Amino acid sequence: MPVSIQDVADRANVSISTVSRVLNRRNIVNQETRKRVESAISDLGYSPNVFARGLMLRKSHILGLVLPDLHGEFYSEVIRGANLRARELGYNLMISSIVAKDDGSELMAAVGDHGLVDGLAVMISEVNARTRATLEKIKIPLVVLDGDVDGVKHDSVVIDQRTGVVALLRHLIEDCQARRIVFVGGLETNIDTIERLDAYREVTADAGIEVTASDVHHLDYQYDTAFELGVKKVREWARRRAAVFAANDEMAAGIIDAALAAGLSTPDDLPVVGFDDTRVATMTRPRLTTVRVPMSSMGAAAIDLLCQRIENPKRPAVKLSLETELVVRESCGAPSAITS
Amino acid sequence: MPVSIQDVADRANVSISTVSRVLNRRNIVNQETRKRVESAISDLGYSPNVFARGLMLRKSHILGLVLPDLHGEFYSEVIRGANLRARELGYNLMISSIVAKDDGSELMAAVGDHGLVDGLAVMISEVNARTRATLEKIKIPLVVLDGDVDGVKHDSVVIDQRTGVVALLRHLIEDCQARRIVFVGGLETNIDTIERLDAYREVTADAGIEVTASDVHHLDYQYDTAFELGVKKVREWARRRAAVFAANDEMAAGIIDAALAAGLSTPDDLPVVGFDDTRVATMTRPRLTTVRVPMSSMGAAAIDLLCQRIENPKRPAVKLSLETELVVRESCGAPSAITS
DNA sequence: TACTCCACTGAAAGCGCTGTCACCATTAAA
DNA sequence: TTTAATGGTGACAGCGCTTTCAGTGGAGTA
Repeated sequence: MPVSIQDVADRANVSISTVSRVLNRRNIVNQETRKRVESAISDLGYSPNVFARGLMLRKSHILGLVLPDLHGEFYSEVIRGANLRARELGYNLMISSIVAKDDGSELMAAVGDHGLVDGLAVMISEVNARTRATLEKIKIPLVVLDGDVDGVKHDSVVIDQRTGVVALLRHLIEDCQARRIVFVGGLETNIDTIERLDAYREVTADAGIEVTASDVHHLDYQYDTAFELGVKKVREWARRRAAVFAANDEMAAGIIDAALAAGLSTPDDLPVVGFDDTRVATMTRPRLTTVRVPMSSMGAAAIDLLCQRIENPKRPAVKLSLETELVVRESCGAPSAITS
Repeated sequence: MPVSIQDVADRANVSISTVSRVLNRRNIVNQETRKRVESAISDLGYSPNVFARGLMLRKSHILGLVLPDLHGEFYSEVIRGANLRARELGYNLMISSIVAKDDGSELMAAVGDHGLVDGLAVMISEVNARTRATLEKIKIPLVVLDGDVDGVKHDSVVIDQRTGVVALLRHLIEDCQARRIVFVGGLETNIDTIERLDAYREVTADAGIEVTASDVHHLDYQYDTAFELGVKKVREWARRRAAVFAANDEMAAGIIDAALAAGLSTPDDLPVVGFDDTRVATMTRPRLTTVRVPMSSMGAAAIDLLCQRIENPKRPAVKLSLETELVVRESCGAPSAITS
């Protein structure tokens, strides 16, 4: 059933070598011969066998993308960006998900098909010794997304969260007169939470804002848990004239709703800001002041880096940092909120 | 660098045939020999070359998933479901996106890599002659998602939207006393819109509710356009004591906000219901009464069907219909809204 | 003893492709 | 006229694997 290069060769009265040459646009093939071969190809609807080709060239034109879970807008946007760019560059995309708190075994399994993919983009939300060890075993072009794993030489795409947090909190402090800021983050081991918390501590310290242990909360990035926390805390926070910096929009939404449930209003009684600028950021009332994270660009950048390395394996490792953007809406209580 | 079957054979002092037999668990290999081979394999960290294997077996263990665009929760959930199930069944997933209103050329391109994938799950939101023709050309196991393409013999996974719409509108009519229902859908050519509109006409007819041409609107499934339409129409709708059935949650949210902007409230002045039960359904105030669509199950089911057909190509085509579920919240104005 | 049978193993033939090499006309250069 | 260069082509050796077929040696049977 499948038509092979031999069939094409027979129909065009040439050898398979010539067909191969036409296919690969190399060496010189006579105009007429090429025409004959080309029409034979289209007549037969021939397309080269991927495996035979891969066997010879040791290239599959498949890129792997490994993500922790596949929930939510963040991941789907990364996939979208990666997919589009991969297509542009003539690659296919293979997706695998691993659980967020992976001990390395899932990562290993997902990565198992070395030799199938020409390169691998891996996003790890928690870096530990196991994942590190697994990454080191990977011998094909590798890009680490949203996390720089020390001790492993590889390309990486990170988001410049620090700048985003700084802009966001400065806005809260300078434009919204916040004198106290509560931090609501994800798990303490989460890579994004760590970065955002660091930046938070830095900005507050700079501004002379006191941060006590009870000002820092570690949840799980979900609306519900943030809501629960909020139910217990919003009155106290409001009393202390604090603003809330949630490390993602979902949690910010949970806090806003908890405040509302407690009879408080945002931003008057309790300013709240989020992070990521996902769909929920414009669904809350008031809408969220947040930081836009270039999610799909991240996917695209990863693919770019991967392809560059495939073409030039010797190139020194690159760390690409993507800009974020402060998006001011109403939840922060800024006097002149910019509509966006 | 890459270790081949020959290396393993050398190290275990056997022929490559024996190694292959150990690998494929077939024929009988002596216990001791097998042990030797197995330890050679793990010593060398050998794993068979995917291409050589594919070349022989004509199987890649890769499944393709082609989706229209990759925006939004719907698609990411489908991917998630498909990915998980594929993993369970020992397959890899390759993703491609095509534009929603594809003329068939993108689909063809996405599908071009026949021979790479063992099977293909395709979701088409608009069926036309071109896409139909393209689908007919596909000679590998094929599952069509969310749309039955007549004239093409294939497996399909559909959502029983009709039942969902019936339950939703009956609820609106019987429990919420709606005497008039406005339909806001996607493009007229959109496959989901067509089904939902059909069911809408049926239910309204059954209930003796009059539907004029101006009661049916075709937008694009986006919040913004629904909001714009709402701005122009909500007063009129409210005056006529109509309820709004939006064909997805995003548009329902847009209408609710338009009503609010016009000084009207949902559900008192204008009941609104949505469809899909995505994240936004619980972000609106009031929260949306809507129909839950099993998005990730859809992806999983597609993979199931694909694998079944790969195992048994002769099996007659199957059409799998997935159940939806009415989710009653507050936007419909039901007297006793069930919290969900 | 001679034969068959059986458990096990190796040699070798491809799978469909790419790439090297040799070859054959021509034509240009010596 | 001989030699070399050049455009164009085919033969063929793999790539790493699976699978068929043909042993091989020892146990069982006549």
